[in-house]
Amino acid sequence: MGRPPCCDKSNVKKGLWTEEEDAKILAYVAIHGVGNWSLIPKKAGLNRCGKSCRLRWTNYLRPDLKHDSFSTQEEELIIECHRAIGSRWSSIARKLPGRTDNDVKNHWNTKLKKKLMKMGIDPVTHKPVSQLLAEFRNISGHGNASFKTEPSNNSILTQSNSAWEMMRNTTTNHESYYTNSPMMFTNSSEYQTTPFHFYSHPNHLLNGTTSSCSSSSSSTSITQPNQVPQTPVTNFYWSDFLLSDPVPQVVGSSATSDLTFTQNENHFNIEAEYISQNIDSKASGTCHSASSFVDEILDKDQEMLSQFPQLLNDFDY
DNA sequence: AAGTCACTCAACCGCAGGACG
DNA sequence: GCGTCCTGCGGTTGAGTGACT
Repeated sequence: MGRPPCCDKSNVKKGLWTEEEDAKILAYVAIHGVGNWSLIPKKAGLNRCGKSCRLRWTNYLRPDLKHDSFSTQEEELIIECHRAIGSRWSSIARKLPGRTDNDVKNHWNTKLKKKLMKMGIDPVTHKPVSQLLAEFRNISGHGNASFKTEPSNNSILTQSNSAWEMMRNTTTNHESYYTNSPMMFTNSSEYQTTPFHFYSHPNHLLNGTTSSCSSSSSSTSITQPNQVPQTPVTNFYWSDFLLSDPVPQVVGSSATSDLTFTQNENHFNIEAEYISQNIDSKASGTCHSASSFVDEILDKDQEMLSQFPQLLNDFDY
């Protein structure tokens, strides 16, 4: 016997929230604070699932949330955190005041992942795609085999699934993908420098993207209607929905905008420390004794291309 | 102008874990 | 230890919107 549903799904409203519904939640939380979300819909006069109310509050209505577009510094931090701990969005979001896990996750999926792909960096492993392909060749023992078929299930590419999917899905025109991935497929000076800035100088990552990357990002962020909260055209305010029902105030919550949100800081501090250690070690070159991380990858790429001059011709998806 | 495509992001879903009786 | 409830989390979906043809 499975768990009963949290509410009667057939009788609750779903979909986008109206300003009136938002106002009711704001009014309720202003008086009683957050807590026991399963009771809030009834007490606030909402025909919504409690879970939905909590999500609306957490992701949109909380007074400490930012609603503007992500800054370059925030994007860099997201990428670095993702490289260190993967898709643990809530942990990453805690490093970004005013951002929610949903914000971070959406931004990653819609913007940052594509930026990395265009730079020839696998967004799951954060390794250069060319390096992944080389590792795949080593693991599969197909040093001279061409990629006529998909990698086997135990290959590195299918483990991450990203590099392979990237080449299959990000563009329907293979040529355009190759030309957009200077790390792998061109001999230009850009190949030597641009993509690897990430590894040595994370702060330069997003400033140093190609024009196509930055333009697509900046242009969309300007035109996105949801990025900046639109001034509501409304005839009422949330305070109009303040309830007189004297429900006991939730312990530990405040009735004003300075509500606090307890978090498991210890756990994340460990993660943050791990991240900073990684950054520090990279910056100081302690990961690699003789040369920098960047140099090592560059060397590996050059080595691979020299060993497999037919690499470009071998791909046929 | 109309239709189609691509993108964004708010919201939903299912699962896991913690608290509590 | 067990069952229930609540909350948090990550993955996914789909409505809305702008760009393109």
